[in-house]
Amino acid sequence: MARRFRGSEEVKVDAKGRVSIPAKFRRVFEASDPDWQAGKRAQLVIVYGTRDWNWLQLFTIEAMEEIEDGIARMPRGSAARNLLENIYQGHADEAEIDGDGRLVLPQKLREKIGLTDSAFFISAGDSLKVWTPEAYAEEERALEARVPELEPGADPLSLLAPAAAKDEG
Amino acid sequence: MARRFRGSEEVKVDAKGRVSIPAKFRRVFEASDPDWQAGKRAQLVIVYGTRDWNWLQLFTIEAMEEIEDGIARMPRGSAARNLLENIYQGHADEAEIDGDGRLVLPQKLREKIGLTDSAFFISAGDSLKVWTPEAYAEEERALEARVPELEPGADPLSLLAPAAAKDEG
DNA sequence: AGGGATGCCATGGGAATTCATGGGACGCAA
DNA sequence: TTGCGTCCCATGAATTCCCATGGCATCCCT
Repeated sequence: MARRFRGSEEVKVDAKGRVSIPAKFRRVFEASDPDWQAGKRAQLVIVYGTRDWNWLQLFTIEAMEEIEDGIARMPRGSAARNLLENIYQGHADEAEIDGDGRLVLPQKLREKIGLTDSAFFISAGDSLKVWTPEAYAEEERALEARVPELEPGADPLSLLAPAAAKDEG
Repeated sequence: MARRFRGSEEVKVDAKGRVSIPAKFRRVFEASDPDWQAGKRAQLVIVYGTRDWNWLQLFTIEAMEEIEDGIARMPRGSAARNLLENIYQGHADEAEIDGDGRLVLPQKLREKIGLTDSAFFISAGDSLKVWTPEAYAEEERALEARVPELEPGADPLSLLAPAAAKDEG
């Protein structure tokens, strides 16, 4: 089964903060949880990050282990390591997908990103980001604005070229 | 059950100095107290450290045993050993979580870190740090300021890359 | 090819339980 | 006797558990 997320999805958030994890994403969480087996609940980690994050980031167990290993290889006490520990360990929660395929987002986290009745999931490699649909629409506009060299209508893959073509004969 | 803390939480401090230990942290203290069993009170150690600490650090019993073993392996009488003993044994108290899931912070300790009506808990591996919310906000700003190479809006995980990305296949 | 039967999926809701928090009463010590 | 710490009880809110439903896609049998 795939170990990476692909695609995006919008789902309802009910009064209890439950969000149904779209099946295609759920499979990835299951496949990337070393302890998971059919019938059991897949574990995952919700990173809520520092005060300016207006999204949540859901990591598979394996992805989080990689991050933790990476952090562990950094010099103990270094500023960068402390910062990463602060985010990925200090501002993260363990969670699991319930028997109905849903994830319960605690009220605190819903409030942090302003989540009320709908949530937008979008793949980000080995993690899944959760936004309010409005916040994501905004983010998408901002994303484009951050790359002014891409003319409207141009093929985004043109951005790949400068990096790859250089050394070729 | 998990042996390591993850996440952060803000709780009320009442007039008697009681702070509710958030359930997810309480479980770690229970799991890491060799003598604990359902219904009993989990033991822990409060390290308040030297004069300049403006936080308290709560250690599980197991974590504290590891520290003590480490200290015991150091040359008796060495300056480093004396320093560690001073902090982790000389400036530490034993404590327990009461029947309602709360920890009572003695007035002395509350005063030391300026705790009045709210406390901020944040995970630090196998210990939990306790700050005033204000002091922690300050600390977090300082953490970020120490990593100027991280552009606002950049993925913090990019800090991991320099160490790991180059030789990867 | 039709037509149900089956099963997964997203969603909803009630009841039970846990959680964070507040308060009264008692005892001990300065 | 005034404050500080401990024990026990109370309560509203948040969270978990369990069960229910309608939609949609798939499978299988005829």
